[in-house]
Amino acid sequence: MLELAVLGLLKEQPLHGYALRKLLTQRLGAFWRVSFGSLYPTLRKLERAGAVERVRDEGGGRRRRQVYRITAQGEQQFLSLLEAGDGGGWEEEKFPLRLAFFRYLRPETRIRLLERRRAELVQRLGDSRTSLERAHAEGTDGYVVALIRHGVERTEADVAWLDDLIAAERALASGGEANPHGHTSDRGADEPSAVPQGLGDDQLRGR
DNA sequence: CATTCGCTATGGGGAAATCG
DNA sequence: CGATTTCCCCATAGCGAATG
Repeated sequence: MLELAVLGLLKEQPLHGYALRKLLTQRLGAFWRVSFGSLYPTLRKLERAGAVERVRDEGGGRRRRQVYRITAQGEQQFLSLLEAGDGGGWEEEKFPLRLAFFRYLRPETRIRLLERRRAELVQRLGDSRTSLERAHAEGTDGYVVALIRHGVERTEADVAWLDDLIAAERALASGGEANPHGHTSDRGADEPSAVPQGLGDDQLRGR
């Protein structure tokens, strides 16, 4: 999943390892910390996969710097990683990362991903509520019950948050340019060139 | 049948090594 | 000397075997 973050930043501009890490920390540091020890292996992996290419930086730097640039193939990989359902259990950590690059997706795709995420949470909410009831019924330790209840409440809040995002996204989709495709034809509709505007600050802030 | 154990692959961090 | 890269060790997840 580091790959997604790296590709996302390189998509904006070619960077060398050191700068990449700085930017990574700056942009995603809130929920994601990256060290060189993981960054460089990732870059090498991406390079081997042809998603990224190395160019010499001829700037007047002190030392030859390896500048990494995303390739067309990398752009594709980025989008598919961004959209990928790959369902894995660690979706949990990947979602915030995805959201950080949401602006590269089309509104339909964003809505689809938000709704998928919402569905996951609703599913979990059901499970949590069930275990909360069971815990009550069985007279489970009060602290444990509190913990479970906290989980339920947090998930409820997350669902509400997603509802807001989805609503705002819908408003944007219908308000903005007319959507050429009435419905999403699920596969690979996103082109690198198609970089629609995301939600504005006023829509995302404070609510 | 359910649970625990043990092994392996993977990924990440810290720090040493390198180079202009 | 300081910026950049690479190396090495450790933690964790996943998976199959073993055990009660």
